[in-house]
Amino acid sequence: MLKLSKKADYGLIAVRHLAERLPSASCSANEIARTYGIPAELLAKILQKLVRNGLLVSQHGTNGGYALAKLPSEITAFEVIRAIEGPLFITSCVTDRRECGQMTKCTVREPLRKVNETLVKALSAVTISNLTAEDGTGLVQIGGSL
Amino acid sequence: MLKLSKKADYGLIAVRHLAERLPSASCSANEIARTYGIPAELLAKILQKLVRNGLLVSQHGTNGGYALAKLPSEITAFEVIRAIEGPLFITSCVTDRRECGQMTKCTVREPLRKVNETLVKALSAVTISNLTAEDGTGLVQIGGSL
DNA sequence: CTATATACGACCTTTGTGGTCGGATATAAA
DNA sequence: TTTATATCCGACCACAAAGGTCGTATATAG
Repeated sequence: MLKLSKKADYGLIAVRHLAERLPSASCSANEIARTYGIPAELLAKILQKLVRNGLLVSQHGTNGGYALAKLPSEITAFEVIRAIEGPLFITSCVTDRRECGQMTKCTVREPLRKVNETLVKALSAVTISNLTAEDGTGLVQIGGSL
Repeated sequence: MLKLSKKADYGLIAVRHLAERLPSASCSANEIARTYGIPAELLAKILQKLVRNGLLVSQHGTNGGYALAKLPSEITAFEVIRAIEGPLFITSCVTDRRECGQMTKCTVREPLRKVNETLVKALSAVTISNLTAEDGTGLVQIGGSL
């Protein structure tokens, strides 16, 4: 129904949480999960994905945890969402380079691809620092790009 | 995974098909389904939803079928999608006026609401006449609104 | 009266999401 | 070196949603 998954929400919340613990004070998955009432094992898997995609760095062992790999202003909501949900396509008939078999003459696809680009740009304009309470500029930025 | 459902795709394809059969030459669900390889019963239910939402008009009996209720330039992709998929929310923790229980201090929500508005505006800028092969202005319009 | 068509609800199958579990590895501290 | 605390990673499961099917009622042109 064209909405973000809970996993993406959890990921954004966690990344924002880490952004407020700057600089690079690591934070365990359990700690974040407890703070927001998110299932710990599920959040852990999400954070591991973000590590694999280079958005977070992790530290094993006691006093270990996760930290941002870049500045909050250099991480976008789009990056987080794509790392968790995979490539972003608004049309259901296209998957990366996979054509939809049934309808060859699908003129609907191209205009929607443009809408998709708009969405990607809107999500890319939102940085993690825009998500923090101290920074309200994100709202203005997005509003201005309409 | 943040993509339109197949039903929404089917709906857009069907509406675009009807737009090319102007003016108000009705077209049966079976005929459209055969043309694009869409399951007939499924497409019928989709078109019935569009009728209920005032986007199409229907005619029972022999030589009956569906036709646009308005001009192609007066029907937007957003209207079609919303009629089929219901209210459009990009965040998973909000459903119309339903708050998400677990996390009260969810600062992630508000910036994403702005992204949601951007998406709605982009979809609203695409009219059905923009989807037809004869009209390429839709692409320019959307591109210009970026 | 019959063929064709919409209208609509029940149902089923498949897929995806959210969540859980178990075990392996790494590391700081006792 | 042992222990507690972490990340890591795959397998698994329950539940919901999506895609699709079926049966039946109703309307209408011929």
